[in-house]
Formats: sequence, C-alpha cells, structure tokens
Amino acid sequence: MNEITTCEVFLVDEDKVKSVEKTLSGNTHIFQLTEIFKLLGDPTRLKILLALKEEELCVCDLAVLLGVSRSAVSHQLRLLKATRLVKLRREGKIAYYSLDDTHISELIEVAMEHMKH
Amino acid sequence: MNEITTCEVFLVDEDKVKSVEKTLSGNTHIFQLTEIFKLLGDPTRLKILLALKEEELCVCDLAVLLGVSRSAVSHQLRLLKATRLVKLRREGKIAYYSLDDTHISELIEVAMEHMKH
DNA sequence: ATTTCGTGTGAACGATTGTTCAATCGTTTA
DNA sequence: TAAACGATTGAACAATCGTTCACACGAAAT
Repeated sequence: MNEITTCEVFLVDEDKVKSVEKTLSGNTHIFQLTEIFKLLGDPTRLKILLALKEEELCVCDLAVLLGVSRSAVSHQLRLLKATRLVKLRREGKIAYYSLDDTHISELIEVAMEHMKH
Repeated sequence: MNEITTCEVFLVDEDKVKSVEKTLSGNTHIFQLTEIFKLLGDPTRLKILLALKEEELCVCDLAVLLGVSRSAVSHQLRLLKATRLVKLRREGKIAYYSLDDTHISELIEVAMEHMKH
C-alpha cells in the first residue's frame, strides 16, 4: 500500500523524498552558495571579474572599460570584496583590484562550456 | 608622455585597458553567462537542483521537500527548463524532472570548494 | 461524462537589486 | 595649507525578482 493519496499532505514517492531530504539537510551553507552565484549573475560584476582575470586594474580604469560610473564600479567591488572574490592592493591614491581566488575563473569556464551545449 | 591626466576622460593605464578591452569584446555571450549564474543564485532553485542531483522528482515531491508551494516550484522549474538546466519526462499526470547537464553539478561543486577558503 | 488530481500559467504584490547623485574620506601635489 | 584626485559611501529611485493567489489544462479514475 503506497501513499499516493493527496499531494496536499502526503507525497507521491515517500522513499525518494526521505532519501533526498537527508542529503539536503546535510548540505548546510546553501545560502552562502547562492550568494556566490548571485554575485556572478550580474553583467557588470561578471565583466569586472573577466577583466580582473586578465589584469590587475584600478576603479577608474574598470569604469572606463565597462562604460559605467566609478561609483557603480566601487559599489560592486565592495560586494565582490566582501565575499572574497576580489582582493585589493593600495598604492597611494590608487586601489588596484585583482581576483582573490582561482576557483572563480574555473566557475566561469565551466559555465561557458555549458553554453556551448 | 603617459596619459595620466584626469579619470573623467582618460585613463590611468591605457595599455592595460586596451589589452583587456580586446579580450572582453571577444567574449560575447556575457549576458547568457549571467543568466545561468542568476538561476543558481536563488535558494529555492539551488535546492531544486541539489535535489535533482540525487533523484528524479515530480513537482509535488519537490514542493514537500523544500517546504514551498507547488506553484512556486513550477514557476522555478519553468525558468530552469528554459535555460536547459533541467529536463522533463511525463508519465501520465506526473511530470518527472531531472538535471539536463552534468556541468551544473560541476558548477555547484566548484563553488562549494571556494567556500571552504 | 463528471470528478479528481498533478501540473502550468497570468496578474499582482512585497522585497530585493543596481544605478545615480551628492557628499565625504584619504592621499598626493602645488 | 589648500587644492586636486581617486575612491568610498548613504540615500533614493526605477527596475527586476520570487512568491502567492486564483484559475485553467490534461490525464486518469469513478
């Protein structure tokens, strides 16, 4: 006697759900994971990361490169820095940014592979 | 004579910018890339993908598993299907969903590695 | 044929997001 | 010291997003 009553309260396949429920609950940090992906999900930020993948750059040059205001770049870099996707090196007035982690390049490349079917 | 005049019009390091500009403009599909990451950047959708990574599941069971309404799950699955992250197999009334691509699992695992410093 | 049930969809609402604008901070130069 | 400049920040606004609600669709069962 399988529990196929109503979807409101019970389930279609209880065994499968229980099994997955176990591995899902064991997987903490789901929220932190989404924070990383959310950061990669914006064109301005992704362009920043793609640019920093090539060269260490300052806020001013990034702004010119992307065609957006320095303020906008600074705001986004702040977010990227908070999640340690980029790091900062100060030299006088100028702040030079670069990638903080090799995983980021890897993430972008895997996603690119997906796009090519 | 290097062009270090004002950031309003010119640049700090013109050579670096020109170099990066070249690779950035060669990289089309940036918008499509962000669409993939955007989809992974929501807790409900990421949980759906993590669940489907384990088992093929129907809308109803996913809803129970995640503790959200079936409508919400259906809406998200629609987005995931449009970008070909999940695929669909119909069996009578029931629609069984599963991952459409191995790259997705890979993306999630790389991001997990990043979290662990 | 009518009812049941799993799923799909459109409108609408609140919440979140990214940019702009204006002002400020810290460092360097005149 | 004062002015200039790159960078940072907070408030505010429009735009986007995710859920809820109500309803419609299609297949299966009675």
